[in-house]
Amino acid sequence: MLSAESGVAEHFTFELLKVDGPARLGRFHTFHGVVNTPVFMPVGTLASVKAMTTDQLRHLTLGTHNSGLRTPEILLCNTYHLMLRPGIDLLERLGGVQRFMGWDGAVLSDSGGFQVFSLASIRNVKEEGVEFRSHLDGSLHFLSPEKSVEIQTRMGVDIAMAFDECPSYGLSHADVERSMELTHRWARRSLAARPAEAGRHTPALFGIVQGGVYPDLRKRSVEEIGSMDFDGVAIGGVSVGEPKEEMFEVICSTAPLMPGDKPRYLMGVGTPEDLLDSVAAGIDMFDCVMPTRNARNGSLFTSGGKIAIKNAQYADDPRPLDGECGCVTCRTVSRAYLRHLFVGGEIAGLVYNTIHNVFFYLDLMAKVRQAIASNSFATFREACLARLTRERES
RNA sequence: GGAGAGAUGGCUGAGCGGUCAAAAGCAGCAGACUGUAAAUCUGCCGGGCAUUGCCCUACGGAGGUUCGAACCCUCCUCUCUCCA
Repeated sequence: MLSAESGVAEHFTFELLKVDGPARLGRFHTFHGVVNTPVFMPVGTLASVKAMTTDQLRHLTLGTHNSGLRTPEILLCNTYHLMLRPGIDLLERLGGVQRFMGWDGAVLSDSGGFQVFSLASIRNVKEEGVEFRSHLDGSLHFLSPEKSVEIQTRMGVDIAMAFDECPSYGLSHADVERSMELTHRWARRSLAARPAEAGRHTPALFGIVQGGVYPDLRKRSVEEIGSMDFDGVAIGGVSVGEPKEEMFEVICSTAPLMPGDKPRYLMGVGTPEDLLDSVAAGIDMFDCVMPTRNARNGSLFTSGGKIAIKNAQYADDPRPLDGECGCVTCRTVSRAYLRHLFVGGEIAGLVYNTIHNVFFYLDLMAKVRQAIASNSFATFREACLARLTRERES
């Protein structure tokens, strides 16, 4: 176990099991079980994967077909959102996020850094931290590296993210450099802020590489963050509006420079195609709002490409959404029914859609892992991409 | 039987002399969504051409006033409310 030597968070260990080209097969151990990588982490910002109960999340497929590979092993939640509602005191009193939501798997919390970016109109970034107004009631709050680590620790998560600044796309080299250096200073402060006492539930801590779309900055950032005593390293500041080619330039140039003995996490990405391409670049962890949000907006992922379930062509379509899919949705109802529910504004439609999309992502990653295990990832990826992107015939 | 109100594009419903092919919402048809202020947002939505633009058919029906009418007048048809 690699992290035994690096001596970071005592409950967190990462094992790199196998490589297939740059693609990596691994697993890490947390307070709440083992997580097999490459992994996709469904987003549950407010301690809830939207439109799903925790139990539905555990049972995305029927009966005995429920496999550990197709049940999420780790979820995301968000520091910023949870500190505003329901509040950290309450969350801590009720036993942390996991207990709160009845979830026994692992949880990774985002530090709130992304909200500094996405809620830019109501914040003020300083060296010390970020002062911002709640989007809920306008009240004034403050988040710093120390505060963020403290909150994430009190939430009881398995993996905490360092507090970073996510610069928006289009900023100058000088501005991104300034922002990146701030992120680096905040990274050191995040590490220093980790509770030292033994026996305390101390989350693993991941650092975040920034640097925008500038190769020299990315290189500097990954070297700097990679040399710090983090348990994992993430690429942040990506898919914030930049063209896809630029995003992959960043991923492909950064991933090989990330420490090989720690999990490599690409934040906020992406489409099924993005996941395949990023695994090929050596990424181990992903999270993205896309499967859940798109599900609620009627955009469903299938092995043959995307389906907009509200489209008239599905009104009379008796087939399952994806004939190859083993999720509850595909095993129990038709496209026609899903369209009917969605068009009618039925809540069950959102539930079925979300079950499917989350399952699709988890299933895709399970197949990715199998492919790497059998040294056939390149072939698998190509076959997958060809089907995902071809013209849909039916 | 009497008194009043009203009929507008698939529906609800604004407009009450020109800037009206006609607000808005709904329905319909598409599209977007990448560390979630999102069950959200955007576009199209009488027909036919077309580069701005043009032509046709349209505001219950038939006439009329006017340079010009969904808007004013007359009659007709139908609907609703109230009083007998």
